[in-house]
Amino acid sequence: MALRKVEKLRATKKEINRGAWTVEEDRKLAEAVEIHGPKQWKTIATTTDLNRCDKSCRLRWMNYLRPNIKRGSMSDQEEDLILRLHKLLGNRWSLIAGRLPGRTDNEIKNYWKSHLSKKIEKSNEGISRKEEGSKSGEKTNPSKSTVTGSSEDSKISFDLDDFFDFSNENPSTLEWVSKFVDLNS
DNA sequence: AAAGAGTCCAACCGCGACCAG
DNA sequence: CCTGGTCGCGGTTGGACTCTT
Repeated sequence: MALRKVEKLRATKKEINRGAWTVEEDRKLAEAVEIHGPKQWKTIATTTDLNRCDKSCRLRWMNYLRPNIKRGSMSDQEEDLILRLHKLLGNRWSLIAGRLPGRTDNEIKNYWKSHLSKKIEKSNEGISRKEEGSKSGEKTNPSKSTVTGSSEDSKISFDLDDFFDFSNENPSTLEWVSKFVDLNS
């Protein structure tokens, strides 16, 4: 499938290659990264005959060629983790990706937009209907704090106590939480 | 079978942070 | 400090694929 895309896009290239990467380009990039390391993107872009800009090289490496990239659908555990982390961090995709080994920020961002944001919208609708049904007048429990994020998070209001309730979590999942809390404090 | 709508994903763009000189 | 170069991040777009009518 990618190949058809590639052929079409290749036809329009001029000095700077744009569009999908070919297998050959991937190979060259991987070689260059091996030589220069995954930091010297300017060097990699200029010393190879890829005719790609440094950003493009970096992106390709980070999102596709990097070792240990996990492909395929998200597990329930990963999905749950993303939800929690997004509530905590907002649209800090790279930070969220850092907590999900093998997943890229781009992948998580895409997954969020196509799956999770809708899920949340639906569940929020459900909640607001419920609240309307049970009458709006009552105040929320003042002992419970809620957090509201920016931009699209502004739609998301959540309960901190629920968020930090890891009673059902297995120990390995909890490891990062404690580290994270340490870091933040 | 065809057309239109919706979904998914790779890639690009613009901006800000960081750092060396 | 200031400036220019480089890198990383988040938002957005484009196009192929899939589903629905």
